[in-house]
Amino acid sequence: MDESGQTLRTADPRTLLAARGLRASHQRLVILDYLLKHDTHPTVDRVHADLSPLIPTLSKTTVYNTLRALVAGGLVTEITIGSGEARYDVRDESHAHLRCAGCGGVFDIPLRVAPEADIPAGFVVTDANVTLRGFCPECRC
Amino acid sequence: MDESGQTLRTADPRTLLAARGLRASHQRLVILDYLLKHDTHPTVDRVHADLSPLIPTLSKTTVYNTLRALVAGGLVTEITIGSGEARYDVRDESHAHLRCAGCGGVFDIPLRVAPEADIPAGFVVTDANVTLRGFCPECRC
DNA sequence: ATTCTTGCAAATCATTTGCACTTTA
DNA sequence: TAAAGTGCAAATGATTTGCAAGAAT
Repeated sequence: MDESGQTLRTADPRTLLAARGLRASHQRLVILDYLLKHDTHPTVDRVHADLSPLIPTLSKTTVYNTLRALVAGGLVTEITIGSGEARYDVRDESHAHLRCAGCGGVFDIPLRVAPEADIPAGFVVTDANVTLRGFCPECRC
Repeated sequence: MDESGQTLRTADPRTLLAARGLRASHQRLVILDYLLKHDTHPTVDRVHADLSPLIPTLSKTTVYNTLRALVAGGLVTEITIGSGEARYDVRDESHAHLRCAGCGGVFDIPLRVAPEADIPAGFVVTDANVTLRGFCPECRC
């Protein structure tokens, strides 16, 4: 839920950007809209490839810039499982990510219990990420 | 604990390597010994810089190769928090890592409860990693 | 009108690879 | 001595940066 009491996925991109002091450029609106509608942990390349048909001039630099801005604004989470490229996710209820050691795919795993870390005094936690490695049903032998 | 019932930190590097079918080259022994004695989540550069005085000819390629072998052998865990370089850890009791958004440091956070994910049928989990982001005591305002 | 965003090209940085040489078992 | 490890130099791949032109408030 964001400030308005709406869940991110159903909120209006324009409103979401405005609330974070981010200008609503055409590129940002399209990229944010794309992320809101796809929960596929896309990489920068994936976002760029999928949106190029809609915005033929879209540069990878802009995808990088926009995703950085969205992460800074708290709308999006960056996950970096193992080596390779970063993946991006609309900030959602807490869940874990499982990277398949076979196909490299990333899957959402619901979290039964929020990870309860014993935070030492003085530390402030702003964001948590649980990463699992293993095999998806197709890839285990 | 490894097979011998010893905790990794106190085990003999030579024995640990042999048990994984890894040859005990001088470089590997020194690198593994270093990791066993330091729980500082070193980067490849850190390992290389710290061990160059001991092995002046040590190449970064060998550090990469060795760490990859140790990870494959299950002796070491690779953690990739946010952007930047990978960090390496002797496999230990489960704990979380907190990356400080201020200084970039990585701190161990004990886990009170192991993260209990609701693993869907068919998935096999081989490794788990909990990453927290936030601020360390020095960096929060 | 001013400030922020875009996008190209070039730069950077971590990591990998090809390959001849050395070491380990 | 056969198989594996080392290390140099070059290649790769993701991400960042400099900067001039264009768009948003």
